[in-house]
Amino acid sequence: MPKLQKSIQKRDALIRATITLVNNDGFHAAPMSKIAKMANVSPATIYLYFENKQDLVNKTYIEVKSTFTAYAFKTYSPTLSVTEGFELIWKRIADFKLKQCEEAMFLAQCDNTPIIDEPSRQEGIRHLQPLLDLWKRGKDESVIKPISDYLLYAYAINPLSFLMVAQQRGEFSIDKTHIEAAYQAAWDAIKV
Amino acid sequence: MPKLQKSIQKRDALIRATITLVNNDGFHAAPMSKIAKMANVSPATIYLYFENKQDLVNKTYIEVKSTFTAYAFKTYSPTLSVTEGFELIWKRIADFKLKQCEEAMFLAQCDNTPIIDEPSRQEGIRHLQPLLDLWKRGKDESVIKPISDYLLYAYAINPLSFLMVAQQRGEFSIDKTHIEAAYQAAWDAIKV
DNA sequence: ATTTAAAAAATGAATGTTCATTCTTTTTTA
DNA sequence: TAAAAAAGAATGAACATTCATTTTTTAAAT
Repeated sequence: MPKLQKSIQKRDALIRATITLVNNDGFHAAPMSKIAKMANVSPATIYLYFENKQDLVNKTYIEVKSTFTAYAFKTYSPTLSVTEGFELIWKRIADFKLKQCEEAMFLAQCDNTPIIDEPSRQEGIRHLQPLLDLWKRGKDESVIKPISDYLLYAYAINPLSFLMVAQQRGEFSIDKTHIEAAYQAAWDAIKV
Repeated sequence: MPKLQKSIQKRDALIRATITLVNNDGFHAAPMSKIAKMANVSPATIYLYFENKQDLVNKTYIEVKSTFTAYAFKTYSPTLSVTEGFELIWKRIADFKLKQCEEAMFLAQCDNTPIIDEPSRQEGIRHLQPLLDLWKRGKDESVIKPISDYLLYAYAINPLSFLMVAQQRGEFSIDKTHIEAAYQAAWDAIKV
């Protein structure tokens, strides 16, 4: 266990290296030695900051997810109308996924594989509460379809992950028009 | 290279074992020895059927993707109207993703990680052509929004993967009502 | 301010294990 | 009975993690 002494930067470098290597090579081809090298650190040093490889990946996931949700809800306030609030959050999320694509790719990989353990996954989900609250309000006001939050997420938010992954692979390039069209499709899918 | 002599069943068992183990443990924790054991085969035998581990996973991916698309387009005919054709294909896809969840989970994992190599991924995409043709027709007839096929896929088809993964993890259980609602959301998202 | 020694942080080089793949032998098929 | 298929054991590389030292930091004493 590390005393919180000196270097938050070293921890940060490790987290960043993990993101990059897992994105490019996959968990199975991202050895601790390579992560250490990319972070300019000895392999042994990793174990001063994290218990083991699983812990490193779990913590990376939670940290990235927090950054993501913090960004998504930064300018949101529950005093906004449901329609305005949704557009605001949706656009922040789109922004994050398309600009911080390293982080977003990492999340997509974690969310579709068993590399993260269950408790860490649960913790990640908890951060989305403000969006769920907004949806509840939307359903109460009959502005949003009365369907499960999973369906709402699948249709309103998750498509952005698919687009981001495609863009990242160079199959597709997203411009301002696409964003507007995507927003429209998201809203059409969930509005009453 | 295997002579096509005796056992297609042994090859099949290997493919199935790969799907199950990669689903449950991830590529990184699915060693050849475990795959062999689950398929009731010696590790050395794998190499009579596949060049190496990468080849095994690539071939598994292509095989599952083919099964998936064959199922999706089974009852489709280009003589149907765009609306009917889309509903038909969409429902077949939903059916596949929710009933053959092992296969669908495997595809979701491959589509969001770098475990499959680029040529195999490309080959997987090619199988979707009938759906792209339908969408082209839909756009020409102004029945479907004039937006990129990637956007259409992201909003009309991909959400099913998200729902399937959530269901598979036991977070959410999909019933007939959900399917109808999901179909409606998909159509609302892409129809003009 | 400078010195000093104890504690913390960091390191490179082991360690022991696990794994993909190959080798040699045995079994099955034609 | 020869060729193909399959097997189990062997091989060597790669890996996660630990170990034994060295370097850096902290702060108490001068």
